[in-house]
Amino acid sequence: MHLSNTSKYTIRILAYMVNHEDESLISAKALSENLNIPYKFLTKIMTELVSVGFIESIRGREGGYKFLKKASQITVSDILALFNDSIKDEACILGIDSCNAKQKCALHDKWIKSKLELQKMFKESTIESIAKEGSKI
Amino acid sequence: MHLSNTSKYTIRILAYMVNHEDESLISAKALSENLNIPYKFLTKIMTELVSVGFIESIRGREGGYKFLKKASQITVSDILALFNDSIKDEACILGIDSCNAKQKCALHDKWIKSKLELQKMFKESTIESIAKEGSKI
DNA sequence: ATTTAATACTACCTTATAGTAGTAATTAAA
DNA sequence: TTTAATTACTACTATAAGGTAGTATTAAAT
Repeated sequence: MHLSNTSKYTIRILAYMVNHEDESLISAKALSENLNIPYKFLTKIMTELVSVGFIESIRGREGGYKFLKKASQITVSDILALFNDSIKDEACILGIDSCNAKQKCALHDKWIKSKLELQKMFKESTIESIAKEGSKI
Repeated sequence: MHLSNTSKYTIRILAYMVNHEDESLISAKALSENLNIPYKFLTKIMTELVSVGFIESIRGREGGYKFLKKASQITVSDILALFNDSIKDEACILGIDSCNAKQKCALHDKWIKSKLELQKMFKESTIESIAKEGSKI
């Protein structure tokens, strides 16, 4: 029961970028060093974030990254969806395909409650809003 | 954000066993066929469940498994702990070692709320109680 | 005694995630 | 125009989880 490293890193990267938007461009090197994320792994993530349009990249010397989409319009939920890390609506917590409201698995009712709250929490957490709450990113 | 297959399988296996305790012994073959869990993978799990004392095994022809510990005293939380699948108290959802109440990560407060509810739910879910709730196991 | 049906053990294969390495492409500064 | 600093691309390695295969061991039934 946890998030993938890729999701964790992405949340931290984007939150950090919000808190340093004044610097206009932020390089992979700076992100890697300040967030303690392996450089090569980070650049792979950044390229993905560029390709889905969350950020844009400026190549070459003095290049770096900046937001393309507004940080207030990117949620933790969006990030989890991107890396296939979401709690899917249909998915049974015990992995039973035929589990539904009529034919319930043993954890069905209890899980639905928790699931809805978690999904709500992830959906309400915009990068903009959470970046301000964290002193440690 | 999901449970490991091993945890999912174990919850289903033990819940199934509760609902068939009258049969006194249940074989790996029967479990594998009725729960649609790969036989060899299942036997590996069973051996582990024996070794931690949740169930006991009777070897040889006509053998099988039965509960050693009471199903009312085994929780989903216990199972997750066994397979290293728990939501740990200390663990930061963003994987930041130094995250704590004073130096918070961006999701700290929101996650603590959800985490406590999830942990409570898993702890309150005994195998005995959930087995009765599920029509599909 | 032999056969059969069961669990236990050892070793391997497969897949996805995490992470690393090297090089190409780009662009501003020197 | 060369160099340096940057992102992008391709390909590989490491690790853990999930799953498979074969054989040994056990014990009741025949």
